[in-house]
Amino acid sequence: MAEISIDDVAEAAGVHRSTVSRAFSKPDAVRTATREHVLRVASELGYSMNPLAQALRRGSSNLIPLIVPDITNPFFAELARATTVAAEARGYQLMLCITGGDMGLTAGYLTSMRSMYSPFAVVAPSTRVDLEALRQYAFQNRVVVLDRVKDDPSVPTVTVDSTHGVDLAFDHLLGLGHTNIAYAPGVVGTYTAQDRWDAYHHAAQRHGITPVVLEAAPGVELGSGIVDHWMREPVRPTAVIASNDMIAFAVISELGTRGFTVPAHLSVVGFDGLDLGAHFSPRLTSVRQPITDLGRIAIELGETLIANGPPDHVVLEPTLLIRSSTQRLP
Amino acid sequence: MAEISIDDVAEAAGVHRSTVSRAFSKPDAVRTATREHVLRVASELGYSMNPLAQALRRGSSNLIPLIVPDITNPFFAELARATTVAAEARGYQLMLCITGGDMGLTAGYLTSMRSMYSPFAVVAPSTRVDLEALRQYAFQNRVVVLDRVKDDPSVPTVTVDSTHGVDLAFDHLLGLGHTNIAYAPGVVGTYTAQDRWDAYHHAAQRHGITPVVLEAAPGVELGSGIVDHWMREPVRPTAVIASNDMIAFAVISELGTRGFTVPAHLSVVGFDGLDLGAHFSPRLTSVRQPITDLGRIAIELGETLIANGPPDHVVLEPTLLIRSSTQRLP
DNA sequence: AGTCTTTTTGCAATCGATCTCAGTAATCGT
DNA sequence: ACGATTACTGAGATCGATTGCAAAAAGACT
Repeated sequence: MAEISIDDVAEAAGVHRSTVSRAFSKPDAVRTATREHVLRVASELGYSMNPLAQALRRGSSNLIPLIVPDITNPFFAELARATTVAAEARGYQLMLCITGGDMGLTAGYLTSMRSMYSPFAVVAPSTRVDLEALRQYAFQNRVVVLDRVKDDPSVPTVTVDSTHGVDLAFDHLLGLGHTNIAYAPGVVGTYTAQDRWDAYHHAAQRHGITPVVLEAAPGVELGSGIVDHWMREPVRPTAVIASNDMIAFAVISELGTRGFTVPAHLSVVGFDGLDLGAHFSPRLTSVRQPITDLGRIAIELGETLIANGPPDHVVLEPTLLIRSSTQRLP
Repeated sequence: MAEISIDDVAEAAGVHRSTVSRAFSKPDAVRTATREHVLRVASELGYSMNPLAQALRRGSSNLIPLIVPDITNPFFAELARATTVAAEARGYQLMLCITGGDMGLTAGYLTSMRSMYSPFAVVAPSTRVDLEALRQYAFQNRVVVLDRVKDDPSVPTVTVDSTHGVDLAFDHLLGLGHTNIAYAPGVVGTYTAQDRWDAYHHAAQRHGITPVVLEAAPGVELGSGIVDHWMREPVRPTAVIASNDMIAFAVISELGTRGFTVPAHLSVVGFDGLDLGAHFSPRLTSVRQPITDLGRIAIELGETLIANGPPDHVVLEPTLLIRSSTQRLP
């Protein structure tokens, strides 16, 4: 079953292959009657254009790399889903690139995208090193980043307003009577992580609360490190804002193994609003990032990029998802 | 910055482009001295072959589709990671295809893989409908499936021994003194799901235990449906084996909101052994599937497939991951 | 050194589209 | 109905590689 090519269709329709090409790629450069005839013959033959040949000739493909550090992190998984959906709606095919946080790999993917004629790439960076290095590869004008890139307005970005997110969490906890509210950072390194950290300090200061940052000792597993730190506090915080949902999960899990209960002993607010949180125990209260929008807008920014539009910097607003991991202070 | 092509390298090295091609693609069809010279010139120019042009001419690319129903399901995420790593180690580039369980989409991806000249595809099906339909598309000889395909030995498969897995869970619970052991099926539809279900009944029968299948009423959310069912049992099971980790999570979460504690009120064993389970609350005891091996072997089977090797059917053995969601019956 | 193999290398067609340029057909105005 | 425009269509080069075949170079052998 030999593949049918454009020439087969041309022959069957009694026209030249360039006409077939036009019938598909630039419909109004061909007479309506001809177009319909060609398209009908084509569909009878079950023909569809070969994207590779197209890309080679056009110098532009529909393959767009999605570069994430770790797909098993549910945040990136949800992001991948959202981006895939948005990409497909526009005729792109996503290529999943997992870097494991390795900058060399990221660079490798970025260079290989040239040979794939990718119109642009979407990068969800794991560390700021990645970000700074992006410009090294002269792709800054072909990359959409899901984090802000310091001082480089030339690369389009989509981010979520961390400050607002943290405020949301604060207000919620404050409203519940908490006044000793700690912050549990995860792996730092991205601007996003830094933003949340800063936002926590500002919010604490604004509300006259002494900031308590529950960092894990180096080398020890995040969850237990954070809980260690919490237990050592002279006056234990009654609530904690985690820098992301995975940290919140780890903390709650660790508290459980040590005999503490959430939210009875500690109210926990996550940050991400993963679907998974709805099936955690307890159901996780969290600052919800509009992940679907993140993905969609990333693709849209990519499109304006290839249309030589200006590099935009979209900031999305988070919302608060109140579930069961926080409670009123008795 | 025009891309450098094979002709540029050829000119710079003073040879014909066919020699450059051979230097890269069939190293021993060219004299050693020539090859080294060409390769050196190429690397000085920062040249690398264009995979698209290559694919077009060879009629075979390095793009392999990984078709999963839902990447936000951590099982598929871990699978995607494993498969990506294995694929890349062999020079393939994975394309992530998310079907959302839609058979039409699956078929679409499968047909589009032809035009991408994919050597083979890896499919993690969501329902058995998918499986049966695979052969419709005449790709059965180019697809590796992560589930068995009934009565069709012509498509290579990798699976995990469900029976053994369920036995492991049973033995563990039995050893803990449980005798009223229920089963919580998830969404059924795959052969794997069916296998686990059957395995549960066999194991129950073998140990003289009355099987209790905690199905959710149609239309109600899985977690709460299962717990509803459990609460209605005249004599409540003291342990439950979930058909996968996500179900286990949902059940535990739901139990929590109703005031029950795991493992105090109910011992729960999951099935998958996700990394996430280690950070659940309580840490989830689970039958661990060797996901890394699943991914690797899928790629290997694909390779033997394109080498016209026989379609293999690999069955992997699960192990038991004992954490904290099960406890001895008082 | 001369002839015969065996390697190496070059030539040119080819994979499946796109696109510019030129030629042909259709449309318009009078 | 005829020439001038404008709209379609066809020819053929091209994108960046691969490959069968033929020519040239290198070795082998007498």
